Amino acid sequence: MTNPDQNTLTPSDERSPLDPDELIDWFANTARDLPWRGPDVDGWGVLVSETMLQQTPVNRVLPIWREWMSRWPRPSDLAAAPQGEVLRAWGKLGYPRRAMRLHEAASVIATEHGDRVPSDVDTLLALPGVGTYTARAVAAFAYGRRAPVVDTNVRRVVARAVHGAADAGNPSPRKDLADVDALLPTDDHRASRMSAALMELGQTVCTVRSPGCEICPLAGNCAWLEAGQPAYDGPPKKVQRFAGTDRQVRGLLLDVLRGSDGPVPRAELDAVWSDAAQRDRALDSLLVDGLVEQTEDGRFGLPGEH
DNA sequence: AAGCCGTGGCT
DNA sequence: TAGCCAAGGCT
Repeated sequence: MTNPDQNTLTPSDERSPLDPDELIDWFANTARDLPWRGPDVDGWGVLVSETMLQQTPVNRVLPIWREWMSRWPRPSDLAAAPQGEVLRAWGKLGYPRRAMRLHEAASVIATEHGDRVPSDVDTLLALPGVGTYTARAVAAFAYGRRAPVVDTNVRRVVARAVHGAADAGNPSPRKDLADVDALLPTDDHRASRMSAALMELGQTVCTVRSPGCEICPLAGNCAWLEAGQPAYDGPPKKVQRFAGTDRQVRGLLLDVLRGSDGPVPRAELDAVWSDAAQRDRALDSLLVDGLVEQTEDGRFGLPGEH
């Protein structure tokens, strides 16, 4: 339990908390009707959506989420599926280890939680692939709990509206959580709606490149706008390289296996990357991660398919 | 705790 | 064009 009185906001140059009802009303009027926000979506649907949405844009998730919900409507349904089928159904969402962890989580939920996704943050945190963001997102969005949800969008909104900075610096989990906690009303219902509203605002209005201040419900009370939209002046953000990394090679190898009916000979994998040493390293790591399995006759395939 | 883990659209 | 970026988690 977080004590709101222990937040680390320094009162001198900080703005008073945003008006929850202003945000909640804006959300009620303008929110996109994403399928995982539907009234019939349970904790399982929300957990699947939140996992897919980790580092992956909404538009790419939409069709895959629909297919998964139709195919595996309960955790036990997914748990019963072979890993290879799960990886194929994950398609090109990226970071396929998420699919394997979700598969493991489904098994735990089915066997230890009566096939029902937990509503308690700490219980959720114990599931594989569920971290501080996802646990709170499920508690708030699926169960209407007051659980501060901190993602990259919320961090940006708070940085601007509250701290008057163009963007949030590097994550500071405790402070970020305390910042958001201080903004939320005390009751579960309004707090959960405000959490959803903060995320939606960051995604659709208070964006990185072209913030829509002219249509922002917080425009009249935004520290950044009031300060004249000063440029970001924090430490430079680390940008990951992708081209030429093991990550790219792993992706190419897995793409071959997703596209084949069954295990393939080594030569078929060798064709996707010229650097043999890097190719071997990538394949080894996939085997270690359990994303690829080797058959007794030496071929390679998705796990659980032979 | 800094670095790794996919993928593709956008500017 | 080539970097930037997208509802993070794990080690």
